[in-house]
Amino acid sequence: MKQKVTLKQIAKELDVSISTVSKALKDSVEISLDTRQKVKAFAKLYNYKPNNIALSLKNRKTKTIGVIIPEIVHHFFTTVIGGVEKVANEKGYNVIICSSNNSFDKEVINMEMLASGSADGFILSVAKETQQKKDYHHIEETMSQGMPVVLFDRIIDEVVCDKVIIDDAKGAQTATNHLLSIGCRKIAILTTVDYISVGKLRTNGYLRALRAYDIPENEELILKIEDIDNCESEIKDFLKNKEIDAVFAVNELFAVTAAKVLNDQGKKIPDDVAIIGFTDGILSKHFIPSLTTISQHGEDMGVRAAKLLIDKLEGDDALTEEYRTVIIDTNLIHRQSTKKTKG
Amino acid sequence: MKQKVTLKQIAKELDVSISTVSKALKDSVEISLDTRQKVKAFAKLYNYKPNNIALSLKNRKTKTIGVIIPEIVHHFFTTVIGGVEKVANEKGYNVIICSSNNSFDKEVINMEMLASGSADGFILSVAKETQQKKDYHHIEETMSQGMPVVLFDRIIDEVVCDKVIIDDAKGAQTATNHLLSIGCRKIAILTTVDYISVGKLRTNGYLRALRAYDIPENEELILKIEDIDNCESEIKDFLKNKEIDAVFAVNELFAVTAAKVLNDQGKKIPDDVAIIGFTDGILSKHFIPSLTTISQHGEDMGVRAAKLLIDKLEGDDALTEEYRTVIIDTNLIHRQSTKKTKG
DNA sequence: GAACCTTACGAAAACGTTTGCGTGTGGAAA
DNA sequence: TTTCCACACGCAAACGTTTTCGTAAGGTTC
Repeated sequence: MKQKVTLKQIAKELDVSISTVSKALKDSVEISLDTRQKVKAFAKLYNYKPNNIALSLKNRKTKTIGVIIPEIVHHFFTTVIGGVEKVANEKGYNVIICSSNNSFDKEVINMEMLASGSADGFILSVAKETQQKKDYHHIEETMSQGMPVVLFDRIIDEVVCDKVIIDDAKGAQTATNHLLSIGCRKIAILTTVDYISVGKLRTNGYLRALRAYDIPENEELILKIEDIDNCESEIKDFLKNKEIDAVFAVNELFAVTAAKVLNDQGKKIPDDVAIIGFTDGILSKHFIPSLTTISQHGEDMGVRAAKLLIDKLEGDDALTEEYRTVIIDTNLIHRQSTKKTKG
Repeated sequence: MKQKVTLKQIAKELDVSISTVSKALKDSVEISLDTRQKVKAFAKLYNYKPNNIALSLKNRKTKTIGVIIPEIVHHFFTTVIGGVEKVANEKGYNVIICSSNNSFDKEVINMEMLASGSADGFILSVAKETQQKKDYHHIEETMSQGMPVVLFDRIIDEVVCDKVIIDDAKGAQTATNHLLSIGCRKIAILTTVDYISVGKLRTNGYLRALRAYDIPENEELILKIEDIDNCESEIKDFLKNKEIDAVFAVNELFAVTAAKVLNDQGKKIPDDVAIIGFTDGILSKHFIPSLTTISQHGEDMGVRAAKLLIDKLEGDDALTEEYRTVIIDTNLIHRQSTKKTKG
């Protein structure tokens, strides 16, 4: 079993110095054509590849982007990663992905691990627990050590850095408006507990849309779901004997679960109850009926986040003190769950 | 903006040598208690963390596992990653994930990139293109340089290394058997083109089950789908006017697409046509009716793959020459799409 | 006071690169 | 013959660690 070949070995074999080999491979004019060709031929033969680790150490940068997300088995986050990868690869960066599993501790550990030499900067969507604890020391610390951080989706207002978000409130408002415009008036919302930033924002957008139509806020129509894994029973209880003509769900899972529950109740979608979800995922697309939804453009978010980060990594210091927040447009994707078959 | 603090800086500040600092932090008895405490206090204050890159260079290992998968936005693969991460983190390893996007070239590039210093070993499911081209030099090369590789799911028989698979043929046979046992006799299969290893194996399992029931192979009931992104039209054409009582689909997408098409044709599931899919993903679970399926236990696969790899990485050389193939059990998950309502 | 032992620390090499600078050789100009 | 220059190459430092070995200072023993 061969080991990886190094400059030193080539040098020894060819009876020249290490620096000569290095320069020859870089086509330096310092080295005679003869030697250059010999070295290159030899290097090719032995499949020489410079050792990234040594380069990282020397250059004090790793050309690697650390991405930390709350869940890895999650359609939206993987689309974001897809976007990040695309840009990163174009620009010669590697991507390391870690999931925090929504645990504050794991987020901190992963971040510290990557921060101690493995990555030049971070793209991060914070864990549920982190939003709840409001402890952001790991992020602040990372930034104070000179590593830029870009927050996306689940961001933190208190932390000053680049951010990529969608206008959650506006998206929710658009969704609710659409329901109102097709005649719905008793619109329930399935949302998350308030400490999840995006959940709260979407709830606000929903309320804003209602106010514009002079519809008073009705606590009875708002369900804040705590345990996402067991949302079905909560939704079932909530929808029992409830007189509604539409449901706005802040994520895909809530939307399809609501659809199932309503289905079981014998309600027809969209005729009896219209449904709009959030996030254009695989579920909404393939469900029957397919679900109208607000698209979050995950890949776009990833692209923008990666660009922001790389700009900061490669930018001159002048740029360094400037933080940008990119807001990605959402848009409504019309599908069957809100088709207004005449009333 | 502070920079990361190094041993050298601490040494200078405390007016001792670098080696003293290093030893003190490791609680070496060589160093007096006094000095040890002083150094540790200082290190803590300045939040000293050893630089991973330097350690990697010194130790000639990165404590990082490279994972390369064909698609990142894919439920099954992300569950596998979840399993890998779990084991890796337990054992103090980092995980780098790259997607090949089913491109041979990107697979090669990613592999070479990670192989040149970023990872100690690989967990890999090969790209569609790679299976088609039958060019495995990058894998062979990586292994010949001393980096172990574990193949999973889409493996390559010709490459000798550790592997983690499910018994695709057996799983398919189980599925088909189940359809047969509930009385179905005209069972269509929606599968992939033959160069995709798992597709072919599953097709074989299907045929084997039929043979056991003395049902002759019927070309008319076999659809080999080339373009997975546009499977709907292919499936629609295929199912048009076809007399069948069951569909076995080799993946989730084919299964739900078939369900939709049948639905549009006015067929009832499971009464008119039963459906079984492969891979227990989010779609099968939430579809109405929920889909009976063969579970691939993705997370398990990840766990086993990671264990195999780490064993090899940490094992003494005696073990090195031995390659294992782990076969994960599949099992049938009964759901609504095959419930036999008396017939 | 010589020989020896502890204690506590420092020097240096090594991991694999890159790169600025120094230097020996040979030939050409003076 | 001397001086100078270009050419082709090597030396050494640097990145941040760990670890082996060496050693100075001080104390103990006879």
